[in-house]
Formats: sequence, C-alpha cells, structure tokens
Amino acid sequence: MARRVNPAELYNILFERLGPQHWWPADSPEEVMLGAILTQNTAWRNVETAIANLKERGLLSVAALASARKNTLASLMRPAGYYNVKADRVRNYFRWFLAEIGPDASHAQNFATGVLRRRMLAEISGTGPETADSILLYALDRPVFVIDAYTRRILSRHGVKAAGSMKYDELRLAFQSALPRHTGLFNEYHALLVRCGKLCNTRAPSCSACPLDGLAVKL
DNA sequence: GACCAGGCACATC
DNA sequence: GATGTGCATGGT
Repeated sequence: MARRVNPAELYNILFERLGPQHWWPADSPEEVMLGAILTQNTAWRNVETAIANLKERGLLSVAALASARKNTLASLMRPAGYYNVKADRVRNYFRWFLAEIGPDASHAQNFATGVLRRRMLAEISGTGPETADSILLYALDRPVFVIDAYTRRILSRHGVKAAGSMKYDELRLAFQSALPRHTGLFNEYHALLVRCGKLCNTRAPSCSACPLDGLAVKL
C-alpha cells in the first residue's frame, strides 16, 4: 500500500532527496525567455548550443531578437530543432515584449501577473501555457506553478492516473491552491520535478531507483 | 535504426 | 471537446 502525500509533502521529499536545483540555468531574464521557447519539446543540451550561437552574435536582448531576420535566427537556432517554427515564435514573442512591455525584462514590473499571463496567451502565437508560465516564474519572478510533461508523468505513476489527460490549468491550480504562494518554492518545485523525471527511465512504466518509490500523490 | 526530449498551432471529426 | 499531425535536431 502506497503512502499518500499532498503537494507540500511531495515537495519536502523531493528537496530532501535531490537537493536544490538552482534554476533557471541562464545569465539574464532575457536568456530565460529565449530558452523557454527554444526548449519546447526539445532536450536542453541542444538548446544550450543554440543559445550560445545567438549569444556569440550579440543577439541576446529584447531589441535584437525582435528585429533579427528570420533566416538569421533559424540558422543559429538549428541545433535546437524545429528551427523555422521557433524563429517565428522567438520573433513573435520579443516583438510583442518590446512593443507592449519595453526594451528589457525589468519593465514587466509595471504589469500584474494575471494580466501578463492572459495577454501572453491571447496575443503571442507560439507561447502556450507552459512557455508563458516558465517565463513568468523563471524570468519575471512571479508565483506561477509550471506544469510540464515530467509533472504529468510523475503524477500518473504516483497516484494521479488521470494526470496525463487533465487540463493544464486544472493541474496548475491544484498545486497552487495546495501550496503557499511563494515564487522561490514554485521555482524549486518545478525544477525538482524535472530532475526527478529525468532520473527515471521514461519508457518503463515505473523506475526502481525512483526517489518517489512507494508514494501516491493526493491532489 | 528506433526512440526520446522541460510544446504549440492547426485540421478534422 | 477529443484526437491526430507537422515541426527537426542530437543523444542513447
């Protein structure tokens, strides 16, 4: 019989067993925003190469990414895959940011979290809920819980079988309502879930070395 | 050579 | 509302 834990207990167990993850791996909020788009359905290793290419060309700013030519971006982003699609998405995002927020990430301080989130999702093609929430949390320091494929997989293996088919916001709000609204907590929590997910063999239905072996989550 | 990786938009039913 | 498909590279 599995031991049942709530989201707060799950966090404590993950942190105890895996330690701090120091996310997001980037040098600036602008780099976080870029990385959030480039890592869509893509291994982070390949994203790092693409970001290094863009950085080398001096393109890691809101204004530079907003005004760069699509072909330039696409060729530099090639290692990250989906480079034609992502070149459009990166330009859509940074053009919107420049026009609606300002030339650097600090200008977002003038906007409420809920307003920013709704507008990102409604007005930017290529920025879906996970990308928007990753940016809000890791680039703009907002207390938004990020749901990703690892989160769903871990939940479905540990007591929440329906996690794979639950709506994004249903899962997000389940975590947010069960936890204190602290940016630092949400930051570490999502990073721990990703680390935990990477530790387990994704093909096998379960993992013997799983840090959550014998636990069932109760949302 | 198959499978996978920190999604998203769009078409179709 | 649910399901299927295209987008693409690099590592295992």
